[in-house]
Amino acid sequence: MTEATPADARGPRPSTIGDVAALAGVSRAAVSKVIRNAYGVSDAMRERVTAAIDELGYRPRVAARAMRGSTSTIGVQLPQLDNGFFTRILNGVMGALHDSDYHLIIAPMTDAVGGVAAIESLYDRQVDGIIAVAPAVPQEWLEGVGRRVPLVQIGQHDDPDHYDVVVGDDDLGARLVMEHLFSLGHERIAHVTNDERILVEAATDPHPRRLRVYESMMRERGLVPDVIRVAPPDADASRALDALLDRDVRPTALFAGHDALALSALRAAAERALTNAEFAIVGYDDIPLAEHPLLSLSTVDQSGEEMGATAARMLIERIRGREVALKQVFTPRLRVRASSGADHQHR
Amino acid sequence: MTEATPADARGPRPSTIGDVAALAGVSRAAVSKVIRNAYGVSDAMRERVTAAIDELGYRPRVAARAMRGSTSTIGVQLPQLDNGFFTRILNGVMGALHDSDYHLIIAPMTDAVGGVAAIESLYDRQVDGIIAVAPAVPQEWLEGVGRRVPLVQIGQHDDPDHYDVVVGDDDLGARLVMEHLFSLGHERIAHVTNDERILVEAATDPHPRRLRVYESMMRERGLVPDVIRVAPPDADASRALDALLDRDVRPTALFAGHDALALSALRAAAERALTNAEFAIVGYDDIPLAEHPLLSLSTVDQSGEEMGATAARMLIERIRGREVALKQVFTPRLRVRASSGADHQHR
DNA sequence: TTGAAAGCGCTAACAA
DNA sequence: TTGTTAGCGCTTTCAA
Repeated sequence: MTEATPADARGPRPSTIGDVAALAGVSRAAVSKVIRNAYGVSDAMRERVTAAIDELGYRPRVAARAMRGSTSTIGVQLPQLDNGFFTRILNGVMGALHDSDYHLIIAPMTDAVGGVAAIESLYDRQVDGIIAVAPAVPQEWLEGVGRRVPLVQIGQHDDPDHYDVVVGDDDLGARLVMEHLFSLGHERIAHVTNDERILVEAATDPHPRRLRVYESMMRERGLVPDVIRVAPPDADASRALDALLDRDVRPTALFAGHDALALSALRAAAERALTNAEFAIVGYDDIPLAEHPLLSLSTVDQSGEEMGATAARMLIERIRGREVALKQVFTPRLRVRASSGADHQHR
Repeated sequence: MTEATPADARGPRPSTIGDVAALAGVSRAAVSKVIRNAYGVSDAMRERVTAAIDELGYRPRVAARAMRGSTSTIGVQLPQLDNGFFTRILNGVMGALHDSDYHLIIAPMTDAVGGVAAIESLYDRQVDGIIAVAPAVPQEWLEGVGRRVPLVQIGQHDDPDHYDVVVGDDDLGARLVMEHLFSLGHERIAHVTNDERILVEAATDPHPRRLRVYESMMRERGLVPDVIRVAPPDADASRALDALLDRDVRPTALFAGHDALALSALRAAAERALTNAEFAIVGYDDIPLAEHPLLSLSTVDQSGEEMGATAARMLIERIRGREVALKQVFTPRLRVRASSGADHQHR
């Protein structure tokens, strides 16, 4: 009977750089140079070491490397994974990193205010750089992070000293939506947006910006703003939109703060068999599904992939040493589809 | 003028456990005990150390901890983030881990065959355990991983010795779909499924299983199977489904291997204004969007959240020492909606 | 209850 | 071109 301690029940101890060195009959430093493709290694040495690595199935531990320098890892903090806008961004990041030497890890937010925890988690893992996607965190706190590690933020309107910003022009985007709805003749236009509770930084968040444009453009025309606020759980959005459509006098159009809300609105409208003339809907983000002909959601394209790719490139520049903060503002484009089309039926 | 080297331009050196110890006037070991809530620390000591930690903004480095033991991290390998089924799984995992001490990191697959790279990336980071979601990797290779680190796989039908498996009963699921379509009177039923190129392990992959059930049930009734294969890029699916619907004699029903394909089919059908009597569609997975009234996709519910939560719980058991391999098979349920409803119109 | 000391796996200076 | 050596930040015996 073997005396299997828990330790070796879990298989043999993974081999280390020392094991490789011993097997190849060289020093550990030599092995290190080979695996890092460092300068000054003879072909013979490289071959022997490579053979030993293969034989042992050796893999360098990122943790040990982190102790001496870089992890070759970029961390992305993401608010939600089931939101098409954030996956567009992520796809952009992945594309830009594809032929770099960086690995990508994602830290998901576990709740609406988990941005700090997610970013700290990446920081604690000593990633070489962080991309923070729409983190609901105080700007000042983020400056602190940016002072310690290369950082790019996507989707908040701040003006930082120690990190870069990639953001859409939300004022313009909201204006495009409202002008579009006005041009269709709508006057009773409602706006659904995020509840204030999930706005840690109202000053920099895109949603209050869109709201402000909505309100001022309504007032400019002597119309009364009609704002519905929705807290995170999807059920809340459904309820709020059901209530909106069941009013005695309901709005004829809706500007939804983002496409997930717009999908809820489409559901509520569909269940009441409303036509798009009776109730037009425009969203924001242009999630991939928006163009599905059964949804055909009018929305504002924020070019998520390009935002992600740009952020990744900026981050790499920062990792390479750039110190000056950059800000890239993307110009949004309105995508008019059936949900607000001039001559379409909702369904 | 200060002599700012690149190093301190990046802010001061992050404080270490030694800095905390010095400030609190205790040993490093004492600090370590406090931050790990270890046994045998006086209240006075705890207070002094905590104060020092706060003052310095000290954060333990995961890498240094990893050198001596665990990272308190669970890694999830995910094939795609823009797929509702995988996000259901992930939400289940996150829910189950929510009040544990584990952090979660996600390694995304960068391409259809990136499963090995994603899992290796997690392994190299010394996560305490890995959840592999539908990884297209050889079973034998995965056994090797399972021997070295606690591992649970979701969504492949293998029978491993060194990791656990959570999977749906795909034979049953496919049978439910086919019986449903037969009961509606359909005979010309096509099946879209993944291209063989992305099947690294055809023996364990769910899609060939669904395909086999489809084929055998068709043949049992003397019908000719009609299989369309689609490679990863979405455009390929669109093209294939357009071609299918533009045939002189087109099928009257489609069993789509997963919901993303079903959405493509819905698009093609909508563009041709087909009713669901002319072309019924049933998918697989029950992505959250399937129940949207404008899509109303009939599909098979795999209980993604429960799968994820179960996998997370199994993994924690394994981390705690369980050695024997477990396999949990989930019973799928058919969700009949308008896309194949008996008395509904497609739109 | 607290501290001293060793060592985890790797890289970077430096020496040979 | 190769090897020796020191040390990154932490946890863990073990001793006091």
